Amino acid sequence: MVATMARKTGSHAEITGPRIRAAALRLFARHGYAAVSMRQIAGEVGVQAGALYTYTPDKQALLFDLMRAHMEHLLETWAAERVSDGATDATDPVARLERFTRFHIRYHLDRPDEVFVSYMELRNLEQDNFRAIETLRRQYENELDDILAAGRTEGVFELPNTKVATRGLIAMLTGVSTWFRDGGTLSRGDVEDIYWDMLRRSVGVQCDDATAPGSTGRGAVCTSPSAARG
Amino acid sequence: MVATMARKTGSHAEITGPRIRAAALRLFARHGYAAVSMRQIAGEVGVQAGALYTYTPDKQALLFDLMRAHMEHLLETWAAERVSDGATDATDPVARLERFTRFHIRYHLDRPDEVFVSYMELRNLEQDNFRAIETLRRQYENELDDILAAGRTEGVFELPNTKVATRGLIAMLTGVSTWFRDGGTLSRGDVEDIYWDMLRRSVGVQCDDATAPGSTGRGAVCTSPSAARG
DNA sequence: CCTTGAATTGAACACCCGTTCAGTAGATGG
DNA sequence: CCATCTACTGAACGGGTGTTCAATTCAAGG
Repeated sequence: MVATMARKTGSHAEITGPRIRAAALRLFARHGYAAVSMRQIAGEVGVQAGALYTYTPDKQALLFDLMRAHMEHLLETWAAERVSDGATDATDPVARLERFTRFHIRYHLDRPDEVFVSYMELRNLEQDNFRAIETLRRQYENELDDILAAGRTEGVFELPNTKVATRGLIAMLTGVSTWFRDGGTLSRGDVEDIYWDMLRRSVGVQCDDATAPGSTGRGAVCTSPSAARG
Repeated sequence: MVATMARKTGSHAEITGPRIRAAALRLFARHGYAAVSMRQIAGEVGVQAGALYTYTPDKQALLFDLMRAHMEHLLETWAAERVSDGATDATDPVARLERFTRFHIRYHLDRPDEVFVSYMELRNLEQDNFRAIETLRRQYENELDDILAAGRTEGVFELPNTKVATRGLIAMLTGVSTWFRDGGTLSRGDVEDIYWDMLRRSVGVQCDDATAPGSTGRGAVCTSPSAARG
């Protein structure tokens, strides 16, 4: 209705909504969707249970919205990252793969709760919601599969099966968030280096000394992560 | 109604006990520990909820026993597998690693429910129970870590960090059970071959043509899994 | 000022939870 | 044939569940 936006009677709508989502995310991650009650979520926000229904039609929608938001943000963030600077990167499969690897680790370590919920609570989604999340997940997997397929076509990667490799590698990378904690002996950069080293090798990319005779100039530039040895 | 009231009683203890555990495992895997009620489990078995308490002190113990049984059986089965025939295998890290890889995949594909419950329901364990399972899990991880460490000491594996590699590789291997289904294009053997190929490369073991000049005779014997290409 | 209307309360609804336990059915040992 | 034992029933307990809704609160618009 007409001109002036922000017709805020009442007041806390723009605050309470996000706070509910944040509390739900935290609690779902810690205790699991089924084990968390609407009253617990409300209590965390400092509101009665009935108030939650101003912001979500029901508990299931609350879970689904959190998971969809996470998957969509993941896809958007990667879409932005993959095209940011570097026209060379866009065509070199090794560089693309390294970029994906480091992006995935960084993104997932920054959002442990979202990650945890998004792959632990799949079975608590109703059928339609499950299918929607699965579609988004498949889209993300295809991003990696495309890189692997391109690299194999160019003869840079050696892979018996890119679909299986995609699933295996994503499982490996996502697993980081189950054990990594800030403040340990390894920094996030160390972890990125270690995983990239393993992942690189797993698809058949050698460490390439560009000055060596017979260098194809296509291998990975390998730094030795001395701090990460162990 | 009179006939149904006459319930079979007597010495069905040895039947009902395992049936309860089987039903609980199935339901926990499908819907999650918190989402499954004792009445559902009882219904699956065909008894009243109260009857479950002849076989378990409470719901938590039911979950814990399932998880502990799974972890202990995993360790026992691997302990038997690792020493079965082949004194050469016991000293060759590549052979040991291949054996572990194929064992892990096979074992986990055979027990999807146990696997699912054992790593999805960790957060529903009470503190003491959690610690007990964590100990068993760490024991299993150490089995792989030992192999990797031995291989690196012998100069066969190239790894920046065996602890991180262990976690990464186990996450990759365990992930198989989230997507593999019998009756697809890939057989279990195909999957074993593909994963072994990737895993082998990831720790720096080359495919070794024993007849080639400069062969160390220590690389992996690589069969090309033609059926598994894709 | 008064009206408006969104944000929130608090009680209620119908149902489900894990667990306990007195009572019972039925096979078994004497 | 009876006493015993054990697996099991069925009802009950206190409390928690997701969700609804009339009533209330209270900042802002006119």
